[in-house]
Amino acid sequence: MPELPEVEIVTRVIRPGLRGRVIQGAVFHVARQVVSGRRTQVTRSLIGQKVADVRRRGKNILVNLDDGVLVFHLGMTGTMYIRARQKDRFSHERVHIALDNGNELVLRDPRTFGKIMYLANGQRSESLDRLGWEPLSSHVTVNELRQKLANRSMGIKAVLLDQALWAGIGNIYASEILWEARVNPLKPAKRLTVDECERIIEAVPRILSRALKNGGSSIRNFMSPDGQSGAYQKQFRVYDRDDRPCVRCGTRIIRVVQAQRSTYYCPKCQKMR
DNA sequence: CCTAATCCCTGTAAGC
DNA sequence: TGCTTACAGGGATTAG
Repeated sequence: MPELPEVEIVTRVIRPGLRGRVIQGAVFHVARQVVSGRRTQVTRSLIGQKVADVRRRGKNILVNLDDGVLVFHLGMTGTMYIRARQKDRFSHERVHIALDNGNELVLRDPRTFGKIMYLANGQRSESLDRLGWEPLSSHVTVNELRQKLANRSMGIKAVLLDQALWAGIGNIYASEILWEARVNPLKPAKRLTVDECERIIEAVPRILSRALKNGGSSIRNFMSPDGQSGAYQKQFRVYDRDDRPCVRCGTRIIRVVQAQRSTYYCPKCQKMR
């Protein structure tokens, strides 16, 4: 679920409820999800701090505090919401952060692949430092892209999943972007032509901003802690559409496994050339 | 530096 | 219907 558009939506939804609030308590139910040290230590650091702002970097949600930043990564199944503090919990709630206005911030994450990290001011994180371009705000030139792809022999789709290139692209949108750009996902990244690179540079923000716009229309359902069902209207061009006709040319979409992940593409629109 | 494989965990859908 | 299996949108780690 959570690639850049979904993470951006979560960020926007929780931001107004967090800004200016003071943290009164924090409970991390699954120890291994906290990657920056001991849970008790993180909780101690958080209590009393005021939230300055909430931002997104790649697929990470950054809660900026007076003395540091609390980072959430939603993994495969995570989502976050704010609600009035309550005793009874929905299932799969892994983090509760009590706020000074009676509300609480919740991380719900059935599969527990999400991660939480606290960085004191000045502290660096390798995983954050490694992140690449922001798809919606960086202006990338063909030369910059070609340079980054120069010694990558993997198929371009697998390379798009590398967060050090563009940060925030995941498995779904990687396929969608390459369909939009008419580039074969299996083509070795270093063999891409200038034209193909240009088309990818255009497709990345176009696909992600469109997804964001559409995802935004189903925020309420998307955010609901209990009901993901049927909320997220799919309008993918290729993802999960194997054996169905390409909306551009009618050819059957095919699915292949690439780097242990599903890849979908139109064999006619996205020729290797 | 790069690549491929494995693992973390649980819910859901498909298959028998 | 009920049990079993395959698979899922992320990414860190390990071995080569």
